[in-house]
Amino acid sequence: MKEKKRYTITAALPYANGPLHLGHLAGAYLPADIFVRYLKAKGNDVAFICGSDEHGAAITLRAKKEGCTPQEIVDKNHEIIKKSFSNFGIDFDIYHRTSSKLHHETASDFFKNLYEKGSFTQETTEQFFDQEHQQFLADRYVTGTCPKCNSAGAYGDQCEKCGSSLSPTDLINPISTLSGKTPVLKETTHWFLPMNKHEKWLKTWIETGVLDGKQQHNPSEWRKQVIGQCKSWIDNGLQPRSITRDLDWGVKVPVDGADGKVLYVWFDAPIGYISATKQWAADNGKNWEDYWKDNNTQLIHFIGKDNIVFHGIIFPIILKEHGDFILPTNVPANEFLNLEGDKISTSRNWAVWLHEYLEDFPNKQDELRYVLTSIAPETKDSEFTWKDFQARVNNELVAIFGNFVNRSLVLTHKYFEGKVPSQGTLTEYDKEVLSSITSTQHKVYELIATYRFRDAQTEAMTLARLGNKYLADTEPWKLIKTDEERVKTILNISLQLCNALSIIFEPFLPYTSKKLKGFLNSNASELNSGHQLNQPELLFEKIEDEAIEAQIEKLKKISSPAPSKGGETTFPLGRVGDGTNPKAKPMKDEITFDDFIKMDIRVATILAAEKHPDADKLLKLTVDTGIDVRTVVSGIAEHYKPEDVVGKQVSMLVNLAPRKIRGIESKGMILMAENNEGSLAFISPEKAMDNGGEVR
RNA sequence: GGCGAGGUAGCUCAGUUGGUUAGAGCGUCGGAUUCAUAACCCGAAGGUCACGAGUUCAACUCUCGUCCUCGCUACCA
Repeated sequence: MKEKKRYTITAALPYANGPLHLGHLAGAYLPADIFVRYLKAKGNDVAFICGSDEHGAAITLRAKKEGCTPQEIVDKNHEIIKKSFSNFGIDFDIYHRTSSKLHHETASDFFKNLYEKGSFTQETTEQFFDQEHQQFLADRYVTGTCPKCNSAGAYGDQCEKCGSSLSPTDLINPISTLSGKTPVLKETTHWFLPMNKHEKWLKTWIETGVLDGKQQHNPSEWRKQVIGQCKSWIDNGLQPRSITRDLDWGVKVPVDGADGKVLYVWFDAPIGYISATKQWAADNGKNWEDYWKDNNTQLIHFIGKDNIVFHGIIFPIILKEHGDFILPTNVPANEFLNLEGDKISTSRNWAVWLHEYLEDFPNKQDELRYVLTSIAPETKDSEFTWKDFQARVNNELVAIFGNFVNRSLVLTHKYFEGKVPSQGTLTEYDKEVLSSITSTQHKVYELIATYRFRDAQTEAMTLARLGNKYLADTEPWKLIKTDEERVKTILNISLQLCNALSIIFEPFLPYTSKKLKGFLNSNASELNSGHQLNQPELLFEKIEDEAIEAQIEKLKKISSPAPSKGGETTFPLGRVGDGTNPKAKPMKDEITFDDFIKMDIRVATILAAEKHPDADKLLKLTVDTGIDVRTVVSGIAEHYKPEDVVGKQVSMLVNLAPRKIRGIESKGMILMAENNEGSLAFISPEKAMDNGGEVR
């Protein structure tokens, strides 16, 4: 494939619903930034595009909860996120936002274009409708009991407890979050993208890289997991997807009779890349179409693995359907970053937030960049631990890179008043070391070009290693007593290495690069003899054990419920938010005693238990309710083994209407308590009771 | 259960189209050194490449099966 010169690089639009954590940075933004810095260093024409994704029901809900407008929510988060990026040196050409006028116009035009082409189908379906507020409820506006894990408070699109995606009508006991009442089903019309029509060309494109009969990209350069997941979707048959929603926060559907409808976020958000590019082009005297409609432009999307389908299938369909637009030449998706042995979870607060990191480690953004690149989840999930962070900073950045620079500069100041000494006759060794500068740079750039950022950074570090070895081998501190001319050459070469490091490390460690160029007092690709250096400081500082222990402590403390203090006998009562468990679900609406006594809850004993033959999460239980012996199917298989539950006395709702679950009729429901982490416990009488005893 | 991606030295990870003694960094142990943030430099130990079959002259690399991890997906009255 011929070398292309223009690039449009996008990084996933962060959802403006909260701040950023380590996983975000490692997954998409850092690799994108490294790639862009490399491209720019090579003189390519690059547009590095990102922005806040500010629509969607999750944001309107949050606004409601916090008693402010959606705009206020996204304004606040947009600033926090934008600041995190700029603090960490993620150097977007534009960081735009989807709430902007330009984006609304762009997304709206896009929809209209496809609508007029007949790219969509229209379907009327039943959706929940809040009669009191006279409006349809977006998925997020309906809560209820999750049909999968039974936890209360699941949203209509997703249960945050068990992570399964849902449809609002799946919810048990659905409640409108607007009025708190049970919504009714009412017909509404929405537009769908018939993805099934695009299977054929997508399959060819994903598998071979051929689009419209032309080789568009080389699939062997795509990561396995990206091709694998896209193929998996295509081979299983694509379904039409609804691309509009009944909601008042978002891009209005630009069609008559679509009042109260907006574009669904995943249709609207990727178009945000385009509107951001338009804004950037307008601000900088460029033509945005060069970056989206020219076959000589490479479009590359940096994302996390949760976004593969949108960028590998859905957005390409939209772009191709529109026509004129180029399709991505690559979608380098990273896997996930785990944290101290657990997956990162914002709801459990098991995360390291970027803005908090900088408070605890001021001016250490490159240290984090370095470590996150070293452990980047490029081919599989990887793990961040604070201990590892400390080790990599201390043993690599400080001991190898910082130390070499410091040695070179200190010796030069000591022997030559901080002036770059001249090169004399070069030995074979000198020549080898000098030539390794260019060979290292080539290797590093080649690795970056193939999205192997981790290897690229390691390669860069070997040049600093070589520097240390060079000094150890040539021992200028000894030679200075006998052969000052030789020492001049040695230090000249050492300083050239330092200078090269400042250039080669720039994509990875921009702050350090700048700092080092400051020490060297140079921006040039080589240092001339006689050039005056500045007084150096330390490039990196060691991270002490205490700082690391404090982080580990912090993580454990904030993520687990506060322990109750001994001796304390009274608790503040009544005020919301004063509870001992801040993560407890809010109380449901008040009911009457009559409502309550409709439920017939009894003590029952589990007589037998076996795994449901056709399901992973279900146990088939035989229970003695005192009234009868019956079968109950319960979703507890991930928490209890069959042999562990036999003989247990439990509480059971016995007059619940029977229902077939995965082929087995279940009569009743075993009551379970759930804690913050989603683990379950039986509600058992504290002493043995008669089966059939009422629970009141 | 289905589909996808993984399971390689104590740790974090590389291993391209199957080919001599399986690699890197860190950690460990030993040595050398003192210009340097007790840092650097040299050397060594350490792996039945998850497990079991099969194809092959030859398999970490291909095929099948089993187990485990992660993601998507189905079941949680």
